[in-house]
Amino acid sequence: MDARTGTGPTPTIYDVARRAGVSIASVSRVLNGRDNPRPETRDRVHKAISELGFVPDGAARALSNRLKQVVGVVFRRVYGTDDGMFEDETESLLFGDQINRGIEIVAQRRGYDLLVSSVNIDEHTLPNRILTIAGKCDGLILHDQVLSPAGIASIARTVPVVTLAGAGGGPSANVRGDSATSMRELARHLVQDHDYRRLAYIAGHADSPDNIVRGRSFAAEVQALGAECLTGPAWQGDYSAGSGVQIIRGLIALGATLPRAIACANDQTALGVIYALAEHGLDVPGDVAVTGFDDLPFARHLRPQLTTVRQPIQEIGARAFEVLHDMITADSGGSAPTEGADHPLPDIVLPTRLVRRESCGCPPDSHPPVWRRIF
Amino acid sequence: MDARTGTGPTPTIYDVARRAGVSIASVSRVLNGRDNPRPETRDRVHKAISELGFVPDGAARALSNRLKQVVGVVFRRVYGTDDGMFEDETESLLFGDQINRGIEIVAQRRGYDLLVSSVNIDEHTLPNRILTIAGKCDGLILHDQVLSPAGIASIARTVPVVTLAGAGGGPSANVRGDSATSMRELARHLVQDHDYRRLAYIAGHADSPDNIVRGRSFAAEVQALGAECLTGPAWQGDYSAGSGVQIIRGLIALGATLPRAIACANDQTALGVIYALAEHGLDVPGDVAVTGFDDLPFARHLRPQLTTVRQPIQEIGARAFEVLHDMITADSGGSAPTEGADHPLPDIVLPTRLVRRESCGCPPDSHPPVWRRIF
DNA sequence: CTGAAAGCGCTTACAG
DNA sequence: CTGAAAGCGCTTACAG
Repeated sequence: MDARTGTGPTPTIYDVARRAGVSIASVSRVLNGRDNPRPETRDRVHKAISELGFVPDGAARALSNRLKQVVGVVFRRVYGTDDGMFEDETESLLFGDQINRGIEIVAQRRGYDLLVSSVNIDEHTLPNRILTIAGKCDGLILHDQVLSPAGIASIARTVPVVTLAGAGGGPSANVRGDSATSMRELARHLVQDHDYRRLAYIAGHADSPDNIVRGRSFAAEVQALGAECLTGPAWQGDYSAGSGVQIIRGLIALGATLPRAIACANDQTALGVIYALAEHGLDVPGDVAVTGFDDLPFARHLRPQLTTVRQPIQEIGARAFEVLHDMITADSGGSAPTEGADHPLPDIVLPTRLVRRESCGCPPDSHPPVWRRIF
Repeated sequence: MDARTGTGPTPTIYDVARRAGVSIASVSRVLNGRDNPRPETRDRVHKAISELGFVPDGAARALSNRLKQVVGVVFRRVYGTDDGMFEDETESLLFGDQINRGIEIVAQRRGYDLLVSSVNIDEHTLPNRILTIAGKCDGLILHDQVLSPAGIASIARTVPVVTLAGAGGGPSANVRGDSATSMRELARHLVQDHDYRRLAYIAGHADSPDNIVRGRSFAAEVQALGAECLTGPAWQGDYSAGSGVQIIRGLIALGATLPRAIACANDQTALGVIYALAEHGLDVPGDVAVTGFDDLPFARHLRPQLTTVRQPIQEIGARAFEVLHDMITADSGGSAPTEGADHPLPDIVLPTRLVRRESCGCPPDSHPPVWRRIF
């Protein structure tokens, strides 16, 4: 045995059996905590295991059990092309990583581990990469923006798939936050409580279901209340802070009159918008009110503190795992595949809520956050 | 075939072979991109594959190849006990997550995926959990603070292991940033350039090798320059912002005279220290200078901007994968295990550098960060 | 309680 | 170029 790399023909269950003077079946039984091997046998086996430094091979186990106890999680890489491989990233990591944390915590309780993989949406070998990943897992959780609806449909025919923040009624099970209700509430708050009459929505990725719902709900409610909601290509962002910066700079450069309030597709974008506004000496919320969506941790540390919509981020991840786990175990149930509508695909919508802080024009929170709870 | 869950006896290579009218060997060959199957055969196989929605089973493949193309990454869970499962977390995620990103980017190029798993250091089944993870991977990367040196030694005898931020010369290969050099440089900067005479170091986890090196290097240099460096239990933190807050509050409550400058074990701690200082009306750096370590993205957004030591975080992760990959491929080389010193365990030390910003007393950066680069 | 044997789904010499 | 067969390291009925 090489004490440094674990080299030397890795011991297998056969080596353990030989050393303990039992059959591999018995070794397997103690490995799996069965209660039939009698204590004396069990001890011999345990002794052999630790003497050999034996670790059961997960692949062999998976093959035999037809269960890997691994779920794949695929998300979109923010940056990370070959050119900018170690370019700075920041808060942009948080949303996806927090979802993953939620998935992981729940998965662990069921003995599952996470195979995480970020993909570049431009990769030409994307379908292949995802298939390789799928082969290593019992099921897949796909974050938003990693695969086209057609791509999702295709992979979902082959392995259990849960999408995050996708559209309901799509080709896969789905879990998302309730964007519509709280965007309407936000619109009412801005128009009715603050009496803003000219507003705008800065969009996220044009093909993101969440973005579409947010934009529509907001604009519809604003207009229903008799106020104006600016739209159009000038307001098309991509969920990044950078896009928020560019949009504001562009508008100001054109000499456009800014709206009184800007609702952003997410917190990231709002961060960029506030930065760009400050850059031009404009006060938030004095000159322009700005709001976000997600309530990432940094939202309450911003100046001004960001009014936003709180999504239960980790819970979205946790729920996604649960749905996937149900699909995985149902699968192995071996029941004849049913084509009908008797098992409609779940589309879980988790509640969100409007968090009014300063950036919309509300007074500062009189209860500043307690550090213990945050860190 | 169930269009919804991928149910229905999942097709295997046998099904593909039958449908294409070839042997499973041929299917395997086209699957692996060999060039011997002639085009005509290859097309038939590809057709059968897509018609059946066949995905090769990673476990079977791994068993046959004796290679899973999966590396395990284990890190310590910050919070996430059952009580506070969805408690807020924040920047504390960034350090570990950025390392993981670095690992992943490089791993992907070699066709490896990451099996990530956070562990609670108090778990009584920790060794078992880690063994289960090990069984699903070709090798393991262990973040700091997940396992005792003895635990690391034990697992490293069984599977290839690389630790992060561990001590050199330990029981496993290791990758870390150079803490000593830049902490000495920091000490010189504070004492010589700013002329501070009374300083302190707020420690991280007492058993963290990085922390030990940082504290010793800093204190030694400060003293060598004839200044004073406070130490002792009053300055013992745990790398969290909360511990920074508590230490400052405690000191102030006791009526202690604060030192002129405080070097923290990491940025998180500095964040807490600055917050607690502000809480008591103390100015940074006017009354007390504060510095961090890591240069997490938020460091430059703090007020005042944080003077800190920049670690190449993603590179640490990337390098760890490369070292591990070397160990994995060397292992399968099947060469007789060598016990001697001919393959000393790598202990990679990556360069760091002092980043002087405002919190040490230097003038504000005249080149504020450009958003495009940051987000 | 224990063991011999089949089987999980691949890959790869080895023959043809 | 292609196929039959052995083998990767487990688990689990099935007999005893």
